[in-house]
Amino acid sequence: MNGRPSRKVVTRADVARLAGVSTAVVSYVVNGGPRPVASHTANRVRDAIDLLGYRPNLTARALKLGTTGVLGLVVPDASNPFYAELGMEIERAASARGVALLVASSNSDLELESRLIGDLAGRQLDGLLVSGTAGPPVPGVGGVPRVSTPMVYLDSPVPVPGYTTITSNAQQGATLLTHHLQRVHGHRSVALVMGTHSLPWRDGRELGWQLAVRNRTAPVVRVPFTRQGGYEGGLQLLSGTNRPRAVLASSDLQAVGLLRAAHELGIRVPDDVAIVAYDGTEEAEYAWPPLTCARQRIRDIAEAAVQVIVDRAEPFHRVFDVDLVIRRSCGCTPTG
Amino acid sequence: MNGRPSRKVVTRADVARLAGVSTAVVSYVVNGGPRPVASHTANRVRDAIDLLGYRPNLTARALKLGTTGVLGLVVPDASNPFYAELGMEIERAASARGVALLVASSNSDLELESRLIGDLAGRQLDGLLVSGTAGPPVPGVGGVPRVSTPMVYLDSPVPVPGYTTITSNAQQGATLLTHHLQRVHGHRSVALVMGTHSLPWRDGRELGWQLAVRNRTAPVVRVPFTRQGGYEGGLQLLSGTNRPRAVLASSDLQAVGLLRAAHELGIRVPDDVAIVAYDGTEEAEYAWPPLTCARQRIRDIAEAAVQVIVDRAEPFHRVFDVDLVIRRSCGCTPTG
DNA sequence: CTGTTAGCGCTTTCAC
DNA sequence: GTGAAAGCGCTAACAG
Repeated sequence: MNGRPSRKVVTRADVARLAGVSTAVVSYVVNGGPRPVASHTANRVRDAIDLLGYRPNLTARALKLGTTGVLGLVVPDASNPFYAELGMEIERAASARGVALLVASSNSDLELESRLIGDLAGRQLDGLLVSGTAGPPVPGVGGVPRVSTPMVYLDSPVPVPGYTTITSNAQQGATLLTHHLQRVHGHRSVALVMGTHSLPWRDGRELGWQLAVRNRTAPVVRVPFTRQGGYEGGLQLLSGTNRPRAVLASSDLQAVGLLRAAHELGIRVPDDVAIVAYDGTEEAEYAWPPLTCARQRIRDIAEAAVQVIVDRAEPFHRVFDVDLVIRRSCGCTPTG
Repeated sequence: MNGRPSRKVVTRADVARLAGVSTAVVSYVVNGGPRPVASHTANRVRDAIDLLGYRPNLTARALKLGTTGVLGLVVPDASNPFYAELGMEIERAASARGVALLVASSNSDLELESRLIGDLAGRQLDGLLVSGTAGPPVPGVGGVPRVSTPMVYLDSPVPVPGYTTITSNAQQGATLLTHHLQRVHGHRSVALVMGTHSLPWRDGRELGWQLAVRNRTAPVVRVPFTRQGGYEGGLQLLSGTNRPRAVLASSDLQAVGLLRAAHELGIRVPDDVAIVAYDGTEEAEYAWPPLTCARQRIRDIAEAAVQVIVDRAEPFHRVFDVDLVIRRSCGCTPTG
């Protein structure tokens, strides 16, 4: 009395026997090839399949074919709404092509990340999409196991030879946001709440912001990419004596924390401080006030990542522009 | 020049050859059994493995063993923060036991849900955890394919013979929340923003609320389980002439939408309306004002679900209590 | 302690 | 149009 098979599982041989054909023929009808089958024979086979409730064993198929129809996704934090949305779009894109998605969280832990890559590679996945915690984990470099699975790096602004790299134009986004604050709302100084990480390059968001603020001095606070991080950064930034009148958060999550800090301190947004954020998840739309942000084209990224694996395309490097979406947290009053 | 294998992939036979042993011995050292191996032989084998960069083919292993070490999770909407958190906890629990997690979204579509169950079952997963869109999709019933994979139903308040069913005590949660509004804050009437779905039973949240409000009349509005749904429900509920002074939302997402509606209408929370919600995701904690809610024990649920599969335990039915977490949206002023 | 080997369920070449 | 059979990489009897 449990959920496991009562009668033993039916195999292709059972179907063949019942239909009075060879196992090869069953294969031909299941896969629609590679050899033709007389239609009445095919019907007998289909009847047998239905009758027995036969389902092909994809493991065996994968062993034979050397391809599993499964993609792996490794992200630093699957509960982060940005990665949740990304994961969902990837799953959608994969599913549309008949491939399944296996997910794993590295918890921003480099060692775990390496271990996951090794583990997943052993599962003969058709490809691995990874958003590395400290840049692209290249096989054979720095403790990352040598694996031969095709990989695509989801957050690498720099190309990696032999691999596909996809990223959003973070610098453009930060510049767009900062310029909006400066030119539309006349802010002279724009503070930055920046995430902490250990990327081997200058974060595009920071760069974009820096380019926009030029050499005007402006406060920067560095906190984790979490709501709590943003909250603490916000407390720090907003409770000082000369508090900024505008701030750019490097992620939605941080902006949400920032907003909470402002509210608790009785600081009005956008009247007292304008806040804008990079990412553009749905959560930002429903924050109060709704956040003006630079939105990543998540669906396009997902689509491109899945496609390069499924179509076995040549590796490429692609950076997607982001879209400025104006809401109220910057001081604008969009209609609707 | 691409990410795929340049030198062909190394198999157990290569290792055996290099180490000068049989393939069986390689198996013994890789798996630590079932037969003992002389330590110097084992070392030779390990050296060969390292040298060649050998990784066991888990597909072949799965075919032989009849077990893949992969769990499947199907949820209605993977980008819903509740399911995102649940997925993450399930992945954590699974990962701790060396099993991987495959995810799929049914988009609340019954037909797709059935298809996914069939597809995933064909992949020989060790188990399937499903949060059904319209109750537990029992194999062989109502278009759900007959599969023999063990399943656990993640949102079934009713037991299903032969399967494990796990759920949160939604009724208790709703009652707790409603009583809090009534007894602590003295609200005579508590409105309900209820999600729309097609469960074959009375939703526990609605039931718990109903029990608590007794036969006092109170407005109910039914909208989708989304931020937008909550927003629209909120507009409807709060812009009328005699607007409720207290409302219970059946999910965090809806409460967040509700909050936005209140803010837009210039209605103060909790001064003008108290709002409480069922779910307890992190997003609720960072809403403004922070939402008082009934929190599901997501980690316990995840742990239990994974364990019953991995340990091949007998099916059971288990309902987890929820925890009342008091924040400010109800009118309380918790310290800290 | 180590080696030989059958076979997991499937695909596909090759023969008929 | 159909069937026989090899073999994907691995495990675990069983034999030495």
